[in-house]
Amino acid sequence: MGKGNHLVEIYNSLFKHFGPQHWWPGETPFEVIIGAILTQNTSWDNVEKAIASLKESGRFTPHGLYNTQADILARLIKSSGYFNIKAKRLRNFLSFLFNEYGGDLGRMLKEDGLVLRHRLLDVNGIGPETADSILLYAAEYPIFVVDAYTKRIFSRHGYIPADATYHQIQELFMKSLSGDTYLYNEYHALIVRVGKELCKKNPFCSDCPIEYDLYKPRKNVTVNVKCQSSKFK
DNA sequence: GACCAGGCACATC
DNA sequence: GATGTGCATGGT
Repeated sequence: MGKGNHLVEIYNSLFKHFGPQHWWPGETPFEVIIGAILTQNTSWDNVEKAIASLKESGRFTPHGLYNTQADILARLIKSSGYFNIKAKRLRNFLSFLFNEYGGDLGRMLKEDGLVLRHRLLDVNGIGPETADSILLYAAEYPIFVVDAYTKRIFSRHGYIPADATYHQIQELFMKSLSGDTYLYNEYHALIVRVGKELCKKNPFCSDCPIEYDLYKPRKNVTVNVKCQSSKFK
């Protein structure tokens, strides 16, 4: 990027269109982390139901969930889908939290950001997006979260190649933007918003806030870019 | 009934 | 290293 900096311009357009998103949609760092694991390839609506069910069970604390058997946990999070594997993933995270930080979330979140990232990636069931969501939205460490919407929307608009890796996309955004927690927070939230809401209502984005590029700027070119269907990667 | 949703690990070539 | 597949619910 560099000249003109399209990623900044797009952020400004999205922010102007949608306003601040006040993310993550969770009340505490603990809720952010649980939600980040449960929302893997799953709609947030289904995750909310699972979190409500965990809260109702009276076990929605690090200790509470740590002491809950996998099969019980699976039943509680049923609505979030993949419940057996996600129950294990939650338990893997909780074991990590108790083994490495004595179950103290505050201690874990004070860990150096990049050190914590590496350690989270060693937990089976936590990949780059989940780790980065935890860092950005629970630890407030300035790192850009890349998700399916980011890749789909920005590749279809021509800003990144279709086969770009997580790391390549993250690097592009972080090189183009100042390393600011608030900016990374809002940007990711706005991408989810435009992907979920606007592209769904109007898949061919003639009025999309994101300008079409295809690696070099083309002004006054009308292009229809279908953003929603995942059939077109 | 098909398609989709804020991934990830693992098998196989 | 690239590609394919299982995991599963609930909404449209």
